[in-house]
Amino acid sequence: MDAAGSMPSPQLLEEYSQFFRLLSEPARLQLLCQLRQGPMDVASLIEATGFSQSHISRQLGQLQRAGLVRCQRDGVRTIWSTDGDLVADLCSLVQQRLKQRLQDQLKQLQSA
Amino acid sequence: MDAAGSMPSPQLLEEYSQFFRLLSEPARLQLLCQLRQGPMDVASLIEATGFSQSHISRQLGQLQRAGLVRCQRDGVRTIWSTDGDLVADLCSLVQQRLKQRLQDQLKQLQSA
DNA sequence: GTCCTTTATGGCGATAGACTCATTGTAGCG
DNA sequence: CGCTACAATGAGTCTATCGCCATAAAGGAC
Repeated sequence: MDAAGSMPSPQLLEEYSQFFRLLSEPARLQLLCQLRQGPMDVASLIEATGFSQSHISRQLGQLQRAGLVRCQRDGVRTIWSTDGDLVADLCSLVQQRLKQRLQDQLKQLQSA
Repeated sequence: MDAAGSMPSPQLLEEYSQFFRLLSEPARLQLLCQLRQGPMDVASLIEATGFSQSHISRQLGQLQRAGLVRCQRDGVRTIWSTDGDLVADLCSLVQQRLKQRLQDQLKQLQSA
């Protein structure tokens, strides 16, 4: 077993980074978290986030192209939704890391 | 049980996105993957990636501030290393998603 | 000390992408 | 048809950051 794994191809690296780039914007992350609470229309997202209508529409468009959100028209409204635990899982892993890092820094200060 | 989880605070969202932003650059991701093969000095990283010396130095600096890489001076050389499976785990999750998405698209084409 | 090698950093142009305003498109109601 | 409400898009500004060049800093050899 090679614990280090193998080197991903340039194409794969590019896809990884494109995906992570989607999550690198607080606005998009917030929209994703908001939609995880349940499907919402744009007006509700404006209410919940305070972002402008056009901004939300653009960010949702990007997330949709990546398959992270879906939309379904209800008359004149557009109901957006998300499913799957991928983003939550990713955030959970990162959170563990952040927590551990703070704990380490705390330990350093205490032992100093 | 609330399957949707709770809404992260703005500060936490900001930290998440900052972390993902680090991984949103192919160069940094490549450096991380390269270092997972084992500790290397900058010259070896130049050789392996083709990036300029200053570029590598800057990206490593960012990764270091986030605690994703460490460095250790060996005389005039600087040996960089990384540990932990966080990045590999994150990439693995994303890879599963990418694969599943392609499979779904393939299925759509076949059934059409 | 002077040199050489290796790495880090300041400065700068170019580029990507967020964000806004205004406009266009789309669906319902009279 | 016009009118209203909602969502998507074109055009533009602005900020952040990539990536390069040149230079500085740090460590060894002499």
